[in-house]
Amino acid sequence: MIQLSAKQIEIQQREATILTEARRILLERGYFGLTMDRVAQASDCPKGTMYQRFGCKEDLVLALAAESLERRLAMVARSAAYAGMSRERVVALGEAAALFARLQPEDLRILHAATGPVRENASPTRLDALVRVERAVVEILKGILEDAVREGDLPIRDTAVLNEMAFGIWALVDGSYTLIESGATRNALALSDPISSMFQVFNVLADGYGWRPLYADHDWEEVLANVRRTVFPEEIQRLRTMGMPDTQNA
Amino acid sequence: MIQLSAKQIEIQQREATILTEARRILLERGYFGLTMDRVAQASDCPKGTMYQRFGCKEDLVLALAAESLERRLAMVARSAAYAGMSRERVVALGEAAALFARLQPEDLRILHAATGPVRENASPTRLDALVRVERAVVEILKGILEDAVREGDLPIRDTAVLNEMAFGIWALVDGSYTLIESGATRNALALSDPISSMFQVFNVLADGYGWRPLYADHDWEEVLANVRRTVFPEEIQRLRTMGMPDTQNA
DNA sequence: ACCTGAACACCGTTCAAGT
DNA sequence: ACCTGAACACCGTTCAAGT
Repeated sequence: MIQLSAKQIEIQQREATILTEARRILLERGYFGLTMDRVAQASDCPKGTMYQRFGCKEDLVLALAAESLERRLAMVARSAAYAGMSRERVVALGEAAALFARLQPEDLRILHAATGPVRENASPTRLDALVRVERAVVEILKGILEDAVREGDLPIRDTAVLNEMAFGIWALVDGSYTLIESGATRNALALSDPISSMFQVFNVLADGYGWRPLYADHDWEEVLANVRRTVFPEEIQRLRTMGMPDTQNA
Repeated sequence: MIQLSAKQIEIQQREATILTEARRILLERGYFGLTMDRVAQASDCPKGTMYQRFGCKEDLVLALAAESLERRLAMVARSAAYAGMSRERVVALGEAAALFARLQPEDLRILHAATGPVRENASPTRLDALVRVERAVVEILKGILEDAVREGDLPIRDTAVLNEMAFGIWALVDGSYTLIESGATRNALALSDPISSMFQVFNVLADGYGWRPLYADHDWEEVLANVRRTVFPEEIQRLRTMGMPDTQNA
């Protein structure tokens, strides 16, 4: 760690306060209820000073999204440490994303707010920072796919096809969350548990690519239980405390 | 057709002008360059009158998106008429979406603009109108899946699983377009042709569900050529005129 | 040189005045 | 009763004045 001057620490604390307050306001009053004035007042920061850190409203929202994405990345990274076969590890990764969605719905809302034309007005630097975190998640996924090939469980030789597969999985997950967020799963389709549906579709896809062990040849319920016990005991506890069911998936 | 009074026609024409101008401004100057003032002036419509038709800026944008989506629906609906096996028809549907993306990139941009927090401020009525068109596209997809089961080409009995499959395909397509739009396919992954990647992933998924004829058992290039010749001759011609390659996919 | 909040520009929305 | 555009409220952004 680099030693920071008292002033630098104060600046950093001020930035943290701005982000905390902005997050609260965004969640309480929605995107259109989030105003720079309100944030400035709530975080006791002069507007001029705020604009030194966040060049525009959109930059502020993207910074919030980067924080949320960072939290998701942290959970996904933890899941990658699960000791098991490659396809088991991808189940762990999926469970990380699912737990994130259930434990941190507010973060999902923040991520949604940083979507669409909002990005048009953001500074390239901010946008890049956000994209970099997004990429980190995909890198972990790609790492698992590469491991799968190396360990002889995934019969794909061509790197291009492997990239394609990573793209497909990512698109499936991203699209699923978008459809869930938009309420399409409740309206157009009649899905009781879309997250679990997403897992099912993923399993068909993984089987299609011949990723061993195949869905029918393995006790995935047990894998999931193991992942939960060893990687996410705290999160599962929190889920129970919140009075939410902890079954589903697999 | 119901007979419209001269006044009603005038109102409808005025609305059409507003939408045309709004579309032009949105495409030329981006979401933040689109202002109600500019639209009013360009379409020679008093602001007060404009607000009678479109309650807020977001309603206007959603109306534009509904138009774009309607155009996509029209192409998809045409594809559904392709006479062939169910899995051939879904290829036709996919080609409709792909042609739309290539011939109407501006419509894709409009659809993107109607995404994210923008929807927060829209009126429920407008939002509902948009969602209804979205649903119509999925209904066509679901129809093909049901045909596939009925014709004995898709071994799925459970309606819930069929819904799941429709959800998976929709999520895959939606997610793919989102990732392409965000530039993630160029940055995080190195895909030369994401749309074709999406098709490949779809084929693996369809194979995974045992949808016959399987990918390896059929000449899909020929099916695609047929679809283009019989359903989209004009569009292919336009693609050639624009000097774009017309291969890919399958 | 850095900070700041009052002032500015602009934009979405409304409503009082007009027909 | 309907139309309208001037006026309003508000919000993002800046910069002149202050320290």
